[in-house]
Amino acid sequence: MTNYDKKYDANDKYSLRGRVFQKLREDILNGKYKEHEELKEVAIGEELGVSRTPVREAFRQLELEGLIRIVPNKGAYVTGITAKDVKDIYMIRSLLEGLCARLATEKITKEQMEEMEENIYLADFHEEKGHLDQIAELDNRFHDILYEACDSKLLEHTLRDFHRYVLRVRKKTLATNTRGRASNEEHRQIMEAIKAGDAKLAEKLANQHMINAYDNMVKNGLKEVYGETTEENNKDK
Amino acid sequence: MTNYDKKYDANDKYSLRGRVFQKLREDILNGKYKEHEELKEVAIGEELGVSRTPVREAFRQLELEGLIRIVPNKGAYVTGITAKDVKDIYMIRSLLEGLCARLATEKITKEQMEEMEENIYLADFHEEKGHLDQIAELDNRFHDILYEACDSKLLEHTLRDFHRYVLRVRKKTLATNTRGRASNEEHRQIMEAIKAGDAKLAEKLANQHMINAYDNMVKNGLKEVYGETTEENNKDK
DNA sequence: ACAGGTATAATTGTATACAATATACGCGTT
DNA sequence: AACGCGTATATTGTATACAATTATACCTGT
Repeated sequence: MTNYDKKYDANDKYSLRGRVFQKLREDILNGKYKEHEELKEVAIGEELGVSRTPVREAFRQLELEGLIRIVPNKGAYVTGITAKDVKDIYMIRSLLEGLCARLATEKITKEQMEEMEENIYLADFHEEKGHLDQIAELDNRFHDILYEACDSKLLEHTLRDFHRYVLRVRKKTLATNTRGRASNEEHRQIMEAIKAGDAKLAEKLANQHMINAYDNMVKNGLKEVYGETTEENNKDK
Repeated sequence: MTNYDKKYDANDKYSLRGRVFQKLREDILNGKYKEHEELKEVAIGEELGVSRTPVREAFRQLELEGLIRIVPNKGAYVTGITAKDVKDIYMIRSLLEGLCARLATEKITKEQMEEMEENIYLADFHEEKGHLDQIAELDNRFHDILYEACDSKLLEHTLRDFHRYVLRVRKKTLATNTRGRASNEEHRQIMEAIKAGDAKLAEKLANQHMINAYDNMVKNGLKEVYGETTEENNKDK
């Protein structure tokens, strides 16, 4: 939603608040803090060697990123991602990634196109070798390039939000099966549609790419990991 | 993005931070603070009779709502909405309002359906009388009902964000011409499609509703008001 | 043993004091 | 007059002190 601008990112890595924010975000996404765990200002502050002030401000940001939830006068809790949330996000992303690919077809620069081709080439390589971390990283980057290429700050920012939001889930699935190869093949098709200037096709392929990613996730145990969260959430009505 | 929950809204109207946040949001949307205007912590604090602390926290929230932009060690500035931003938002909303209408077709409750019918009936009435404020209010409410009815916290929250974001612009257009009547007629068609259980049609109509709203906006002087903002934005590269 | 209530502790909310940074201005040099 | 430099000032960043609220533990009476 923000008029995102890397140059003046308020989550400045040189400010304490920015560092706390990034550290906490990473820790939540990596699962260091479990769902519904309470985050206490003083504890976090002491752990990072800062006072409560920057911690509190980081909390406010984390809340609007959807990673924690702040209950006034009570505390901050790591948000649970329900199976339904994941489904909703992929429904939304299916449409928006499609829009993004369509726009990118008109707007993509030569440099971005080249990085995209390189990305796919590299992903093939690491897929052969079974380098799971690199595959995940390249997958992230592929979508990032697409977001940048669509030339819409708002769409870019929105998609990044959702993308980051599902990282907690995705991390566990992309690495556990053969989806990596299929995913990269779909990336290639999207890339070629964009290269050929076929915006409609690029949109359609990107739509389907998300649907496939979600279907695969469901097949490979999303239920086990996140299926029960819904009920837990109900405890706070 | 947040797991939005009215009951424990962190923008608590009883906390100072919450009051500052809501006041500033309103003032920005109403145009009290112009685009690119700098908001100073002490000035705002004095005006509202609070210290800098709650003001700072409100700033962090406003930034993630996209209403201001914080430059580290420099200041907080009201974000400019460029003509392109508006265009992008309506493109995105076209897809998402469509998705929302499609989902609502399956999920809408009896009460929500009734309020929707009442909404359209009332809007007709006020349209006849030329009550512009009520028309705008009912238009907002129609979309809110739809957001609630789709039964997706994430989609609801995302759409609300975008909707609020364009309020600054929309306020100036809905009131100035005959779009009110056409808009309400489109609402009626969407409502009837949902009532008839035709999800595909509801989606299509909601898509088109957004496109029409945008086209109308362009025809009626969006350029004059927001067309030049793009260049101004470039001053901070 | 248990219910209720009160005191106590823990935690968040707010204000203020202090530090770091950026901006503006003046002064001197060239 | 233009430029560089340093100091003064304003503004944001952070820490700490204090207030308000909520949670916990303990005590008391039945």
